[in-house]
Amino acid sequence: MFDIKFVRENPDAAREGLINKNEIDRVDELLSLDEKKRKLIFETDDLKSKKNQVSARVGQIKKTGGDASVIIGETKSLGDKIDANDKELREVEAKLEDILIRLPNVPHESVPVGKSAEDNVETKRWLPEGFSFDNEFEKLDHIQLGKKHDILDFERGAKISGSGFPLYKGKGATLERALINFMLDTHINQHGYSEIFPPFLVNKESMFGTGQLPKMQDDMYTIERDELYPIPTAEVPITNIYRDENLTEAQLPVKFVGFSACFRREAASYGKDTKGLLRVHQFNKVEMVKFVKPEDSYTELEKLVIDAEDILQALKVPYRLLMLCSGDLSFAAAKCYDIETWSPAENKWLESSSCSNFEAFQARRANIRFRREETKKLEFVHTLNGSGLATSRLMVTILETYQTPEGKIIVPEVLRKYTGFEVIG
RNA sequence: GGAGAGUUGGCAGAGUGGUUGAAUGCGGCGGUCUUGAAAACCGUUGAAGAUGUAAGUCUUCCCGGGGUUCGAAUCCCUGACUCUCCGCCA
Repeated sequence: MFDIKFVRENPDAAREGLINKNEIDRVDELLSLDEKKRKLIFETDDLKSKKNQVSARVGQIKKTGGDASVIIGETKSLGDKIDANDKELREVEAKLEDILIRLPNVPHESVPVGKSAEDNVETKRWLPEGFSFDNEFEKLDHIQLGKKHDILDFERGAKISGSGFPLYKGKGATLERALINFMLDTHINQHGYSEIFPPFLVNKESMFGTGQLPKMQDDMYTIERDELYPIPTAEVPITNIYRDENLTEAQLPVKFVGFSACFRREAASYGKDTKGLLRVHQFNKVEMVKFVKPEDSYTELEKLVIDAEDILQALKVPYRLLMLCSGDLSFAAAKCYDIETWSPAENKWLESSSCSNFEAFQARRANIRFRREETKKLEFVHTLNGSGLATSRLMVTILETYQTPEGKIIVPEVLRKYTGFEVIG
């Protein structure tokens, strides 16, 4: 959420941020509502103060048995004015709030200005030893491989639930589980994260806190009867762990990692990448979440990306790093790196991770603060999160890059102690 | 699903419709004492907002929302959540 004080003090910076994020500039509207609001508060507080004084006198008069009827009339007329002012104030605040909660975060100064995904900047490319973009033999895609070895069954997944709900079978299911466990163990034991196993259904306050509500309503599944939402990412429950709480400075940074299934309606992308695992309604993801001091958040973002990269380097799969341009940033993010892994059969990069710094945007919505020792004051923390990583597209990359000319699939070395087998097929 | 109890400051826990932002204890912070620490003692200790250069002043907040009243943490209605017992159940 936008801080109205920031807008008040830096209207031009707020305006520029919105424009660079392809948003409508509503800064003037905000400023005039804000001014109106403050004027009303000033007047109403004064009236309330007067009324409180008179009421106190009523108490004193009644104690001594006097007649207070005259000044009781005074409090009534003050009360009427206060009610009218309060009503107007609530309306102005509602309008202001309605705009504020729908405004996206502003990009960090280091983010390249751009309109769409085409303006994203590739900042790094990592290829395993001996890798070549020219396939030495015709690569089967993950759907063909899944069928050949009976490890992925999209038809039956569709029968059970609908399209976009993949069914993993046999060694495919084991490989999926191995991948999840390998990623969790790495982050816990080597990168210093504490493990969380979160609820998969959350309430609307949690969805608001991380910024999914109100703007992303159409992308989420909803369980209306119970007012719950299946999570689109573990970011939601994990970030909301500290909603409405105050942390101590000594606690920071807090680093959590958790596995969850992720549920997405993908309402705006029907007909796009519908093949197999490329875009699904349910997938598995290991998510890293950090709560840090504001001055540390950008170095923590770089570390977060490295933590995700470590997984890919251990798996020995080709990937590249993109710095998203302003226009491609998600609603809540101030800066974001995407990690894309290579699909030799599709001959393209697949987004497997997204690592973002939200600065105080989510903390302000979710009211997550810490007390700074030096000043003794409460400040909003900065929150970050990154996929470490999503298994679905990573699985595509693994299956396709680890296939042999005979169509077998070699299990990446680091996963073997988790799978108990070295080859599929 | 049935029955009951509860929700107050960082935590525990009082609270008579009228100096209650809220007793008390613990914790935190500052100090005395001590070589240092502990103990003891003394003091201090919520948040948000408006206004002001500042000191300060004012407003709001005792789970949420409505109501009664000149005045509500306290009375009434309503919602949410938590806990206990019974039933059902992985």
